[in-house]
Amino acid sequence: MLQQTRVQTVIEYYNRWMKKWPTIRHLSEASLEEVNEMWAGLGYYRRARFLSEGAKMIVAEGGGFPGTVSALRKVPGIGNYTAGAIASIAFKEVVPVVDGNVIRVLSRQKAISANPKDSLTVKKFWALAAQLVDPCRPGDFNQSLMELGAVICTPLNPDCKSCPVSAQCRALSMSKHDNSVLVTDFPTKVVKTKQRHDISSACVVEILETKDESEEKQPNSVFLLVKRPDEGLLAGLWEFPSIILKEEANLTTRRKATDSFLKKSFNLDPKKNCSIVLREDVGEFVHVFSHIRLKIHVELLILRLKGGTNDWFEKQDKGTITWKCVESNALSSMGLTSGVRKVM
DNA sequence: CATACGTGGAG
DNA sequence: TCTCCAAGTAT
Repeated sequence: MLQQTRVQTVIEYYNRWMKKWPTIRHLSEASLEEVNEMWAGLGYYRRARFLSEGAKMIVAEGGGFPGTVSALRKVPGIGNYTAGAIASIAFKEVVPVVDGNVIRVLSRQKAISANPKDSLTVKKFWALAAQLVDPCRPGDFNQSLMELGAVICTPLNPDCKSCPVSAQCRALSMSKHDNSVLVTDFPTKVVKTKQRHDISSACVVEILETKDESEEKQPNSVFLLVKRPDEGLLAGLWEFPSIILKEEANLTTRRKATDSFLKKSFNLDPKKNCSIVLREDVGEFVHVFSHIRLKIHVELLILRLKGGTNDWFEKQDKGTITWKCVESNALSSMGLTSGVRKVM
């Protein structure tokens, strides 16, 4: 959970998670569907899948929890950093860790101006950290180094006055002798690939159900959710029916595209089997992923089925698309991605 | 080796 | 509003 994610963000998820699955065996018995649900909102959802797969692997092999870096590295989702962290902190193996904090601290300490993403440079950081790690308390040492980066040797305004190792910091020393050098010049900035700009149209489809024993009650309603493909962005997660537009489009054009999608995928056709109770253009917002800037147009579409829900359910093509209908209160309590929650 | 892969807090 | 980046990993 902590990979690329702040502790503050993780805490709530961690506590809920550990309550639901107190042991690795419990987790190994959970479905990916449940795991995704519990992870929803945390991001980088492959981590959840790997965690699930990792738990299954460890339980299946029956050898207990892997206790060395080399054994840990075989578990999906555990890379160099996590293996080093677990091995040193939990099992006192004398191995280093290199995360974003460590890279920042070491690149300043040694005034390393090479691209910190470059694989040769990364190796250098690992070698440096390995050389430094305290053989008596590797876990404490590693956490100290990361904490130094998190609290004092911070990205923007490092507190060099409070730094316990400022005396040996090459970046600080350089900055004192050369006005053109700043401690924050290290690590050097990496040019990142620019975000793709996508445009989509999401349609919140609410289907009114008329009860047979109609006792003047409010009709129940359900919302249509679609499961995303098992690979790629937000893999296997639920969302409101949505389509990616090739270019910016006006409401009429968007509705045409949405209608076609709803007809093809769900056999929802106002000309045949349903009537539109309400259709409203809700507005738009921008949702930002790590590598995509997605503008989402949102519509609310309230329908009433002519033949009743059961008829419609049975006529669905179960093969092409995975979908489900959920009631309003189930919807608000279910795990949804951040973007889907904004749409809602 | 470069890129895909979320989300949110801080300045 | 924009930039930066967080206890990274897999492909």
